[in-house]
Amino acid sequence: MPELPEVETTRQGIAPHLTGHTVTAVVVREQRLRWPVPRELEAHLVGQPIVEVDRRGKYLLLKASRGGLLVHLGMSGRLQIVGADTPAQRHDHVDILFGERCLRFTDPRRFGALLWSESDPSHHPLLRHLGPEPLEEDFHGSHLHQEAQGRRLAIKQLLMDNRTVVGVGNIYANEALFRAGLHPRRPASTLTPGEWDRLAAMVRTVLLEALSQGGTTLRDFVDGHGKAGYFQQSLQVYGRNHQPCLHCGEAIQLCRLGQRATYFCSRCQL
DNA sequence: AAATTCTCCTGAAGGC
DNA sequence: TGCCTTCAGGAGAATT
Repeated sequence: MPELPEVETTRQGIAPHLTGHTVTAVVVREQRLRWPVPRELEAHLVGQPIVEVDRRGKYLLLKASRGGLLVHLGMSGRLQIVGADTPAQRHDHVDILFGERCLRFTDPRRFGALLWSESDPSHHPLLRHLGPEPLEEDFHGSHLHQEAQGRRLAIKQLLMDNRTVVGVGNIYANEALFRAGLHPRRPASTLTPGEWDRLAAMVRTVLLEALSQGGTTLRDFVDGHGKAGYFQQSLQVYGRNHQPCLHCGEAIQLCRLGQRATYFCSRCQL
């Protein structure tokens, strides 16, 4: 399931194949994604070069000379570079062709999205309320502390809200909280500035570590070249229900927090 | 306003 | 072996 490191890995994988290249055709086989794929997508894109492949949170922004395409991979989405003559398989919903090369969007669960933006896609309404990028230098605990003022929400839920900070999905929220030694249910307003600093630092650490390993492959995530990620080998709590805590040996517990699987060590995380 | 619930979807995994 | 049920989850929309 693509989280920020997976999306960034994808961006880095596909960007060289798109930047400076002109779209020659677009094939939409299935337009029923999270939102319908715009019917005019081909008319908008064909003949235009992609000038930049950017990312904001988990959105990929394929900027053309005029306008641009927003892509979200949802739960099971994937973007791959394949040969233009590679036969489409089940769930291969959209192809964007660049001569002999093809950018192929595949998404079994169809939670993903492809949206057209007439102007700079960075200004799309969907991106307007997104919080800061956790991998940017200016992301600090003080921002989280500020967001937490007067909120009783569990810190894990605050962390996963993309208005607070982007790119922290369920897996990495679990991992960052474990590494910071903070209980997922702590009400946001009860953390000290020092604890927020610790958490912000661990969010960065976990995301950077995952990025360096090409993302987390839980089921079948692959990058722009079809290569799997390896971070799943580094997960310390996620998916480890009943297994011993790597720090103290206590059994890892599983609970539900806001409909999301939440793993934690009741001895290490306070 | 903040917090919670609902919704989209299908493959994987577990039970019998 | 095979059919059934349950679960997973990003994030906007709807509801409380």
